[in-house]
Amino acid sequence: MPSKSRSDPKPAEVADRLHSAAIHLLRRLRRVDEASGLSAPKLSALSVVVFAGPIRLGDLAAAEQIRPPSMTRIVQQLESQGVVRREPDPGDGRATRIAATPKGHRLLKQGRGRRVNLLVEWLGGLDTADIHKLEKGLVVLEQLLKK
Amino acid sequence: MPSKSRSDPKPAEVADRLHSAAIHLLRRLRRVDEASGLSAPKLSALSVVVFAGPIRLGDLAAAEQIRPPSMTRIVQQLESQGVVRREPDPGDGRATRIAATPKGHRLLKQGRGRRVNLLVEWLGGLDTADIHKLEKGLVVLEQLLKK
DNA sequence: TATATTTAGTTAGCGCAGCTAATTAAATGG
DNA sequence: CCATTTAATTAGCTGCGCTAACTAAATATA
Repeated sequence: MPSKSRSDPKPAEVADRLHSAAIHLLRRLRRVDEASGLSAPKLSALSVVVFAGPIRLGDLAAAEQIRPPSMTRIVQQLESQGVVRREPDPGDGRATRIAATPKGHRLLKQGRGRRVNLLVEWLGGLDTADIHKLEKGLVVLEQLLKK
Repeated sequence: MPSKSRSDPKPAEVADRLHSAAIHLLRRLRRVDEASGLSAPKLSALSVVVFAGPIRLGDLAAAEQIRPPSMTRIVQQLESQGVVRREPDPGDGRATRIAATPKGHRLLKQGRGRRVNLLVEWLGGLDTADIHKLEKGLVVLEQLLKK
């Protein structure tokens, strides 16, 4: 069992640091992800489409926690880049379903490769234990974000 | 999909999840922070100014990892809201130094309080062990971002 | 010393991503 | 059959990142 921290972290401090870390992480990843031609929000949306299969626009917006009009624009751009396509919803004439094209699958894979390369570079000086710590913190964060 | 922390997490997966978590965290915090009249980037910059004392614009931009023109605009808005002021750099006529006003200190404190309240709400279902995990992951992340 | 170069910051102008309000078209219900 | 609700889009706003080009001050050099 790994040693516990000596004192309980103050929520105020954790909140601040989490906020700051998220901002700086995204500012960095932005540059890497640019190489794919897809911004962070587009990559994130594409990831959901690839993973969650054909999905309605409204559901995709909800999953990404943005409003439908914002998702409409993102999908339009993804479509014009040929990484997703729209198909009519079989059971509902108002809705469209968003699906990833083969190019979309390929592009996401490549983008992931780039981030991994960067991360591997970053992780250069870290040992396995630190990676585990990072992953465990991530699990907690993901739980928080699900609610 | 989270992996078991038993096995070594794949960097590819960790990279993806970190990316996604950062995006979703910021989208949420954005709404909370709006109440302070300061966006996430402004709060982040103000935090550096409050913490690192009077600081030159270029250094502030570097600390925030954005370009000087972007920081110029942020500082202008912070100034017009009365939370920072500019003073001439004693030793360099080209440079200005950015300092936080009392109002700036106060506002940052209030904003922190709001985020803490939100976090406390989020943390409602979590135990101390989870908070520790989150904090430890954060330490690792912060190390990565320092480089 | 006088001129050239470098450096700090700003201005101008672009693109992307969020939002709300209003619109269109399809589904649903009285 | 018409009224209401729902899915998505369009229009238009704001904020924040960027590069390119400019001004002014500091520094280096002939």
